[in-house]
Amino acid sequence: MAQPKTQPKQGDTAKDRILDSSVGLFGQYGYEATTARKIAEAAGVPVALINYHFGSKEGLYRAVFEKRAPAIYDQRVVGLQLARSEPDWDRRVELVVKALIVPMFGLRNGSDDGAFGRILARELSDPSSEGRGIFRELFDPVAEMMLDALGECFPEWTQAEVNWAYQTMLGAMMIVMMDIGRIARLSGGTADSSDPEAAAVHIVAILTAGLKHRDRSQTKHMQ
Amino acid sequence: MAQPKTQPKQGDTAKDRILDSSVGLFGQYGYEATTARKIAEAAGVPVALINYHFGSKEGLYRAVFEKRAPAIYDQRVVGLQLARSEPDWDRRVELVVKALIVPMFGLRNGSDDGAFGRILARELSDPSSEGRGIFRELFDPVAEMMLDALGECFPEWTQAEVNWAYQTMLGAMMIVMMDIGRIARLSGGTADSSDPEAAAVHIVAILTAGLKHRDRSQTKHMQ
DNA sequence: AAAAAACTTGAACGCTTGTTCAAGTGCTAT
DNA sequence: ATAGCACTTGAACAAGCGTTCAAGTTTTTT
Repeated sequence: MAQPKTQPKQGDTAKDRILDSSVGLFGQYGYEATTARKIAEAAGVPVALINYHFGSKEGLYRAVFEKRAPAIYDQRVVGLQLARSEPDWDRRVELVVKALIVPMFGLRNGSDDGAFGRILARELSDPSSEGRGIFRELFDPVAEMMLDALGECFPEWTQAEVNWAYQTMLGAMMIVMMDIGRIARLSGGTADSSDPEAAAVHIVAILTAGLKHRDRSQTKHMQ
Repeated sequence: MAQPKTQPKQGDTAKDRILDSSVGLFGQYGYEATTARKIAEAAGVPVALINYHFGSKEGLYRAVFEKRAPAIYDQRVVGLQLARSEPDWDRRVELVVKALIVPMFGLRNGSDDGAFGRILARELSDPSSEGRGIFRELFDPVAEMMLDALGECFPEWTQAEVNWAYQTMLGAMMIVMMDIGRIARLSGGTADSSDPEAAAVHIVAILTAGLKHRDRSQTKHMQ
């Protein structure tokens, strides 16, 4: 590789360089532990430029999400359209699962290096994020579309069953995005989160089967 | 309830009060954003006591894990013994899944309020945690036991299949522990992560079915 | 070519961070 | 009683934080 990991191209504007450099740092160290000076150094600009272009550190943080989220939204919408046009029921369930997972894992193939997924995982597990409202604004809409699609696949399920199924899928996806080597360590290298295709195939297989064959006897009357 | 959430009892020693107060704060704000002074204030002691008793802020952080992890370890071991003694194969798979999930969700019933689960989720998604080695020391051993038990349930599976199955289970569990209201928001209140029994029943049902019925055609020859 | 706007810079600001220190308190064992 | 030890305290420390500012440079508009 010609360039180190998340180092931005030299030709971009300073604003873009800040934006791109911060993704890797926010993902690696978290919002609090990522200092403005580290970002500025990585981008090769003075610290003051962050506040000039983004108002504040949190403004930059939001800008990172606002730049990356739409692509995921679009890919999920396309994935769900594909699922709805699938007449075969078995394949349809699998396509819904893939509509959730593939757009996220696809990131790791690009120059992203999984950093954005790690930021997402952090933001999801951070109670302070409620105040920021990033998930509510940028990801809840597509989550509701996913829930509708799931409900169409299983019309007899209760709302709670549909939602817990969605969260189970989300969690399985999340743990791959968060991983930083523990999966490879535990598996002796046979499973590796940095191979997103392999991870996706395994997880989709388990989740699809889980949805299609779940035992509802304990849950369907849970009100 | 007589006492507010994670407020420690007055009778405990100062060391215990620091330890107990910090769990909630680390869970709520994360390691970096939790300041020594906030912890000291919550425990009702001067800041200097943290360094006296635990050496450093990270020392306190480690102490939190070292205090809470053994209980989870023990409960998982018992759960796996129970699973191994179950002759019925279907029920055995379910018991292995439960051996992973129940000890974790059980925490939310106690005075813990889910804070420790949130710390775990953060630590798992924090690349800096590799340096601390908390997971490697405290949770990898029982993870390997879980993997062995899973492998016994499905002797024909490859190592990768066993490991991805385990990670899928772990992720589904993690997302409930991380949750801070999004599940209730998305589900209109019909699914709620603060009701651990209900969450456990749904997730165990999906995961058990996913393990038993997964399609191996795409994965069994993945080397 | 002149004026305006946008961008860049290095230094400085006030504040908070984790940690240290010397002094003081209270129990425990001799 | 008294020496010893563990514990507690409030004040102080240097370092680092996000942000601001006035001055400079570059680009765009008139």
